[in-house]
Amino acid sequence: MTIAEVSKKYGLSVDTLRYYEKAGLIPPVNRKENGIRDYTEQDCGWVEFIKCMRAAGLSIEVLRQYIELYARGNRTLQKRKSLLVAERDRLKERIGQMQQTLKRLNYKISVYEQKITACEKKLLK
Amino acid sequence: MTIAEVSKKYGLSVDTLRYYEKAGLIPPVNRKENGIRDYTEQDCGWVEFIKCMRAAGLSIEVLRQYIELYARGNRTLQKRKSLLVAERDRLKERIGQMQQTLKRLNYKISVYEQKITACEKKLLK
DNA sequence: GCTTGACTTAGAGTACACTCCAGATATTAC
DNA sequence: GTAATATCTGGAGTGTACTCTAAGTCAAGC
Repeated sequence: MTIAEVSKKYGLSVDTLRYYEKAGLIPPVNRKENGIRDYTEQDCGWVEFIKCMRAAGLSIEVLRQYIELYARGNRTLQKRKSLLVAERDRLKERIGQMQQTLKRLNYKISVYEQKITACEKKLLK
Repeated sequence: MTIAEVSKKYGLSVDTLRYYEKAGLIPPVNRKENGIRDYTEQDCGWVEFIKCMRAAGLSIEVLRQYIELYARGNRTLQKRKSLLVAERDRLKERIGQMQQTLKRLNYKISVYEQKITACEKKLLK
């Protein structure tokens, strides 16, 4: 799979795909003899994983660390798990906060609806 | 209330408080004769609101627009509501995505737990 | 009266995450 | 064979949201 195809498939720019690889968010991508990237299924899996984690707000740095640990093999299992647990907890926290804010926005919107209805009635009088 | 007190109360730096005001995220703060900010209860309310919205990921620009509409008074009620509805929908979307990712992380962590247990057993053999 | 410390401003600097550019090379279409 | 298109690299540029600096003002304590 070419970089353009992967770009289209996941909705990430080719620049971003190269950036992620260079930054170590994705293990080095398979190349053809001429040096051109040829993404395997596994490469695509990593792209999808990183896209998902980035969308949830995990930082470039923490994902880079995770891939680094992954590259160091089985003896980093515990460390990788700890990293994921820490990020999971942070994510949970953020979601909780955002749900509070969602409620608040919903309430605010309902208040606006009442105000707008009140204003319309005034105009009809 | 001085800027230092508000900073402490809401956990925002004094720089950030001044930045928010300058950027129009908060209506101009009350001043003493000598030009020093003297936050009223209402000013604090705005700070708290903006802090909450920022934490949920609403952009500086959209909050600036909201405050601008607010400053223009009653005839912007409908526009303000539309803005809040749009942001509420975006927030909902983000929360949904993050909840998916939370599930995925939890699953990944459980897989790590299994792998780690398996590794320990091997070592004990 | 003078130092200390909190406040003021405008504007420069920083961190993060891309995004774009220039110049080179390679493949495809005609 | 040559023009167009896609890829490559290193490195510069951009947008967002702060964060810091410099230079100045003011009130309180010694």
